[in-house]
Amino acid sequence: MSFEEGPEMATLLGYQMQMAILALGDSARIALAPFGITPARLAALLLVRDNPGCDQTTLGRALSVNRSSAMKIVNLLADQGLVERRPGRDLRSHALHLTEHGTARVRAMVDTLRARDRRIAAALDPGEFDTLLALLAKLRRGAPRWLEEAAE
Amino acid sequence: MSFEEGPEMATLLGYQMQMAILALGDSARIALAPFGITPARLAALLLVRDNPGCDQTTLGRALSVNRSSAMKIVNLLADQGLVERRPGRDLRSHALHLTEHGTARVRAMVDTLRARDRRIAAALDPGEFDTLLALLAKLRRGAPRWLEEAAE
DNA sequence: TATTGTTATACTCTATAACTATA
DNA sequence: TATAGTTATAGAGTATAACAATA
Repeated sequence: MSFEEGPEMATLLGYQMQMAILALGDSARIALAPFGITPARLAALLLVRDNPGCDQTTLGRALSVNRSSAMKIVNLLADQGLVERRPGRDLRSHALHLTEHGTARVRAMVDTLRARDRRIAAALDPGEFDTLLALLAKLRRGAPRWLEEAAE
Repeated sequence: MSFEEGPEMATLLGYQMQMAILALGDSARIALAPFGITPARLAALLLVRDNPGCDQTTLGRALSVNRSSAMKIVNLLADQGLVERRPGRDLRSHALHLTEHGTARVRAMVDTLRARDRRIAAALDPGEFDTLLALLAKLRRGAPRWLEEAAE
């Protein structure tokens, strides 16, 4: 069976984003599989790397998951020896850090994704890749506003 | 705790897409909640509407899920009276169609999302919204290639 | 009282594998 | 043999609710 998308879907932003990320997400998943890591977990690793000493709850907020889910993610990354829990700012909280091994692995993961990004950029016209990144960032900055409006 | 993203993440396409769709997806979820529908299920409804008489397996492929998952989605939409299974091109397959009720509801859902898209477009400069849509579409067209490369 | 981490439990979405009825 | 639908089962990923330790 052949399949059409229909003109309406082509102009619905959420739908286009969803389908694009689906394709993109699959390729990132494949690229990161040799590291035993998913795109979501790499996001956690990058956030820990760029915010050394952060606690689990804060990490969870940045990933849009709750404390309980954040803990599972940290558990997995700790089991893989990529992240470690050090004593935190008080006796309740942990300070998250990449291990030495984690730092090296993250560097390799990012290199892999950058190589993929270069291939994707090659499929676009010069400058379009940067334009896309800029528009996505702009979109994100506006996001909190729509969420409030949607909740009204 | 405050949190930083780090310059590396800002330029990783997949990460930016993921975070943008996270914000966007939440607002779509909130907007569609009164209809008892998720963004993913609306995608299924739109595909059925634009491809009346399609079968479940083909719908599943378009949504990137397998037969089994496609069936669950169709079951849910059928239970809600939005989609119906009619006799298909042979005795094995069903022909999927929106019900009359489904057609009206989908129209209302799309109107709701269009209103939200207009608010989002207002947060961008004139033309940027269309540019974003065009770049996402271009990205999707290139996607099959990266998937092959990633699998190599 | 509020917060951090933790645990137990449940729900959603998806996949795999096996079965059936057609083709 | 292959295909469409179906079913049972299992695995992620996430959420809620409750608890302990600490603030």
